[in-house]
Amino acid sequence: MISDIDRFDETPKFLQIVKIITTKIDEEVWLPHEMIPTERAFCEELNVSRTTIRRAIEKLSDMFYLYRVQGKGTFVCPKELREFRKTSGMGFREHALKRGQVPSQKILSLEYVPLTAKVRTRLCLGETETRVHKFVRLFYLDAKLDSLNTSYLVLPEGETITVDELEETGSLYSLLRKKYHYIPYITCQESTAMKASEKVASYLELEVGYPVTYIEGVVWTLEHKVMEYVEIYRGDRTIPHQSMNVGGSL
Amino acid sequence: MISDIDRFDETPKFLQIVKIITTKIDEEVWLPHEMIPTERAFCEELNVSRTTIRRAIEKLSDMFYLYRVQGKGTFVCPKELREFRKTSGMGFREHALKRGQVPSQKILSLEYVPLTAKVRTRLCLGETETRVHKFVRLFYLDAKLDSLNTSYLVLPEGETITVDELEETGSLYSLLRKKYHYIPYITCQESTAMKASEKVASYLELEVGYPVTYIEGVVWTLEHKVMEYVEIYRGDRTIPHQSMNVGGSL
DNA sequence: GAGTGGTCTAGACCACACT
DNA sequence: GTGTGGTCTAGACCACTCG
Repeated sequence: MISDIDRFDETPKFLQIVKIITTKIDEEVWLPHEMIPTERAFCEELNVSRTTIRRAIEKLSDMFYLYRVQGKGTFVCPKELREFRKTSGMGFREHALKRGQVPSQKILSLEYVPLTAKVRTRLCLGETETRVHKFVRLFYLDAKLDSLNTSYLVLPEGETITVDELEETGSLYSLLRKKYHYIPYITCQESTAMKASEKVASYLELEVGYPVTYIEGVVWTLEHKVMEYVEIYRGDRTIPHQSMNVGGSL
Repeated sequence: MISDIDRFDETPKFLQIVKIITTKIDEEVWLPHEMIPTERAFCEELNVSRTTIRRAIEKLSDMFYLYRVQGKGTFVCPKELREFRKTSGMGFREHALKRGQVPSQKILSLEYVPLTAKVRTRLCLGETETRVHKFVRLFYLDAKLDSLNTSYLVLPEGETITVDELEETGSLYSLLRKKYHYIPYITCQESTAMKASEKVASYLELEVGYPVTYIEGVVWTLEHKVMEYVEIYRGDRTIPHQSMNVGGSL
C-alpha cells in the first residue's frame, strides 16, 4: 500500500517519507481533507520510529501538504494552498515555467556603477565597498511584455558577469548558482501600487498614469549572505504577484 | 548565564527555550553571526534532552533568528532579516506601531454570512460548514485613510465576536489571540495593481481609476489551522506592503 | 476506553569542519 | 582526534476526540 523506504539510498529516511507522501498527494491517491494513515500505522508499515515519521509530517505541514488535528488525525491540505506554495518566490523564470508560460528577457544595460546610499543600505554593505553590478532588463511572458527589472548584484571581489554569459544561461539565478554557488533562498520585499511614470510607461508600453506594481526586494543566499537588491515595475496585465509570509510573534 | 526553564509552567519546554533565545537575541546579548552555545551545552545548562533543544533551534531557524552550519555551530541571523520578518505578516496594527504611526479603524459591518465557493476554498472548509464571520473595516494611519479590509474568520463552533469587543481591544488579532489562542503565523497572499473601481474609490476617497493594490490573503495559525481569509484594497499613498518569501525546493 | 496527535527522554551513530 | 550539527531509535506519558 505504501511504498517502502530504500535502505541503500543515502537520503535521510524522513526525506524519503516526505517524497512518498507528496507523491501520493500529487497523484491524488490521497485527496484534500482526507485522513492519511496514523503515525503509528506509518511506523509499522515503513519500519521506522515515530520520531522519524513525525519529522516528515512536520515538514509536510510546513509545505502545506498536510495539516494535523489533535485527537483526530492528519489530513491532506486543499490543493490551492499547495500550489500556492510551489509557485511562491521571486525566480521569474521558474515562476513562469511552472505556470506553463514561456519566459524571456531583453538586457537593456549592464554597468559597474558607484553605490548609492539606498543601494548600500539595502545590500547591507560597509563603507569599503564602492561599486556594484547593475543590470536593467525587460521580462516577457509568452512574448508579451511583463516587467522592468533593475538588479544590483554583489559579486565576489574582482568577479564580473558579461551580457554574453547571461544570454547563454537564460536565467541570472542559474548563472550565479553555477559560477558562485549562490543559492537564492530568502527574499524580503516591499510592494506598492503606483501610476506609471513617463519612463516606466515607455518601457512597459503603457499609457502614463496606468497602474503598476512597484516592488523592491532583497535576495539572500542559503548561507544568509545578501546577493541582490532588485527594483521591479509590473503592469497590471501580468499575473498576480504571489508571496508567502512566515511571521507572527511568539 | 542562561535563564532556567520553569518546570511549573505548562507551556512546552521547547517553546520556553524559544522564548529564552529570542530574548537574548532581541536584547543583543548575542550578536549577528555570533555563535551561540552548542546543543550539548544547552542540554546540560537547561537539563533537557538534545531532541528538545533541537526542536527549539529548528523553530528559531524557521523564524530567522538562527542558522546552523554543520560541523561548525549555530549562529545568530543578521538583524535585517529578523527585523524584516518581524514587520512582515498582515497584522495591520502592529505593523503601523512598529513604524511609529497611529493605527485606527472604522468597522463598516460585521455579519454572519453564508459561505461562497471562493471563501470556502480559501478557508479550507468542508461541506459541513455553512457560515463564517465577515468583517468589513476601513483602516487609518495617523488618521489618514489607508485601506479597505474585508475579513472572513473561522471561529470555534458556536463562538462569535461583537463589534464592541473589537472596538475595545483595538486589534482583531489581539482579540483572537486572547479569546481563542489564535496566533497568526503564516500568510499566503497574491497582490496586483489595479484601477480603483467606483465602489473602492468611494470607500478610499480616491478618484475612480486611481492605482490601488489589491491583496488576497489567507492567514494560518501557529498550529497550521486556517484562521482568516482577507481581501484588501490599498491606495498608493499608503506605506508599502511588505512580505518575505522562503524558497528552495526539497 | 480506545485511538489520535503532542511532548519528551537518553541514548546511538553519522557527516562534516577544524587543528 | 575532537567537537559540531544531522539522523534515528524505542520507548514513555499527556491532551484531546469520539463512540
